[in-house]
Amino acid sequence: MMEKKRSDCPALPPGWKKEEVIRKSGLSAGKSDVYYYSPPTLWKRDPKKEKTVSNDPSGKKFRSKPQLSRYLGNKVDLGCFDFRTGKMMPGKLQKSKQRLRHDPLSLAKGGKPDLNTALPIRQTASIFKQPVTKVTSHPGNKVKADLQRASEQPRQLFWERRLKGLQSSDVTEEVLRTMDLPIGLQGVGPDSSGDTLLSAIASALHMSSTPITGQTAAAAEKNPAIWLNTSQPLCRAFTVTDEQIREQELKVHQARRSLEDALMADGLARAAENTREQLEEFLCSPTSGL
DNA sequence: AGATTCGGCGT
DNA sequence: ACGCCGAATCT
Repeated sequence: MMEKKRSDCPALPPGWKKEEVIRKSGLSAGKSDVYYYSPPTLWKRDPKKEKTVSNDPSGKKFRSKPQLSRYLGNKVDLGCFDFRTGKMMPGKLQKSKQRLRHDPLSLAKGGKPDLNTALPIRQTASIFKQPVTKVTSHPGNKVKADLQRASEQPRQLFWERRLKGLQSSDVTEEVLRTMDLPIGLQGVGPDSSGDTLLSAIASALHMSSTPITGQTAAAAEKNPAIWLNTSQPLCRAFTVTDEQIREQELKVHQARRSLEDALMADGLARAAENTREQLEEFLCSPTSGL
């Protein structure tokens, strides 16, 4: 092992380490690569014995900002984080090319939506470098003892609009498929177009650990800017019937069946390929007597 | 297999 | 010029 000088990185949550490795040879000798390592997870069995468990993502290595950003999700706004130096650089806003200016609709066809951007985080530069908890104890006040991490950062209202035009596609940019939502799911606020609504709900399901109910406050209909529940997607409150659940179960079963079939077929194909190669190998070998 | 390292594409 | 990530190489 090379002397690894992993240093703490104050701009990231506690436990994250930064490492810089100088390239020793080749055309790029002298240049360096920067890596980050996620904090080890401590699992407590007995409060007195802490143990590091091996099969968790502890100490995972990160080699680019997008990769780091994907992992941290909305936990940390990396908007002004400089990967190379490991510091927050105020005044380094998103460098999206003055899009939206000319043709807001071009988003849907030509330009791809920002995949760099973690979804529900504010895009504006925060006046705070990091989430801050101000601890002032007054008699009778309860102060959160746990300075862990402000679990919820401010969210941009209507951030879902940035999901407009997001579609799944394969490597050749072919759009793979679109999905239809049940009528009965309706958007709230500006831009209630269907695809945005779908993206918003999918994101909500993906990112939230609490139930997705949609906007339950009736007032949100009239004045979303005030009454919006920012922890719910821009969607009217909806109900899911038992019938719909059964339909969905059926779909999942069918999907699992076809996946099973595909895997089976693939396995057979591989097996056949292997035996064919072995046969050829044998036929060409001196021991075959041919 | 996983970690390390450099090349080289895209911007 | 540099960020990012594929893949050759090393252990």
